[in-house]
Amino acid sequence: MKRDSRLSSVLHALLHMAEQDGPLTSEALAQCMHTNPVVVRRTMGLLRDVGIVHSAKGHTGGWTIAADLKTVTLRQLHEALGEPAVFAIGNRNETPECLVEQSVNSVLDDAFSEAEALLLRRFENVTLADLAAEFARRHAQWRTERTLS
Amino acid sequence: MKRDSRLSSVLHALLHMAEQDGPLTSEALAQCMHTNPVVVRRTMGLLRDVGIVHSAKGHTGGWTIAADLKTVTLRQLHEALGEPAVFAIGNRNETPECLVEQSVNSVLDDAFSEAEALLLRRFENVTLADLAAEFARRHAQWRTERTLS
DNA sequence: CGAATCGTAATAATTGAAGTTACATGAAAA
DNA sequence: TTTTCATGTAACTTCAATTATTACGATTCG
Ligand code: FES
Ligand code: FES
Repeated sequence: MKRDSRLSSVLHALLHMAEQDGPLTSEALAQCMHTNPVVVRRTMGLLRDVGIVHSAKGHTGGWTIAADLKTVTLRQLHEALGEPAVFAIGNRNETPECLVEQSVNSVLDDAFSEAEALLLRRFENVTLADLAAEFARRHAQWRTERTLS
Repeated sequence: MKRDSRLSSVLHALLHMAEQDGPLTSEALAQCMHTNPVVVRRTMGLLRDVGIVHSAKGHTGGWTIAADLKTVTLRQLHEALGEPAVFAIGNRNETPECLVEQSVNSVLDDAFSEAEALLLRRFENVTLADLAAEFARRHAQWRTERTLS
């Protein structure tokens, strides 16, 4: 399966929007992340549905952030994207009658549930502001390195 | 993406083999798990490569367990299958030059690494014997329920 | 010998994400 | 008001990865 990279995508887009005053068009975002404007609209549309971003049509239209960076967590974004399946590994049959399969599923599900819970807890503890700070840190370091060389 | 269900598959097969004296043919295993004998051979072949099972050709041939149930962990099976990707969610670009993407990747990778580490630790702590015990438990309960009704 | 069984390569089917095309809708600008 | 720019969406295609199938070769036991 192809891996779902929408979370990564929207984070990239949101960072760009955070560093920009006016709205950014789907076209501009698409170009910057080497994809298609329609894909951007589709994905960002899910964030608009929960109020994280705002979109405007026509001249001077585009996408803007509609929430405080400090209050938006990765978990919220994951949910806005429809809580896609986290794991690429799974059970052969989710609702088996057979006791053998039920035993296997039960043991595997336990492990996967724990790991997923941990992941979501981590997601809750990272905000867009944290991400922006991480970017600022890397940007500053990059400037230092460039100056030194 | 289609989810990789081979771990679930081999566990099912191994439980069957554990409850059986003689060898089981690929044909028999395939029929029981509603799949194709070639798929069984391909997958079980990976376990044979690391000595967990043994295969024999010809009349009276088939698959047998070649290790102590108490010593085989889910982690070993996961490794035998080639350590397939655990997550269905990932970064848009694994080796970006852009600092924005690097920041996003870094934050996401941290979270995913932790979750994967937890999952693998869990896998280390579950043996085939544990799984067989879980099956025995369910089987006993099923017999009780059937008797009562 | 000959039937049963695994080993393996090559190919097709399936599944789900991502990309494309096409056109409708709405808003600002000219 | 007309034109232009932008989003909104549906429909379809492409792409990547797993799983299934077909075909045939190699062994082993009866
Ligand atoms: S199919 Fe139920 S036990 Fe194998
Ligand atoms: S920042 Fe968007 S492409 Fe590098």
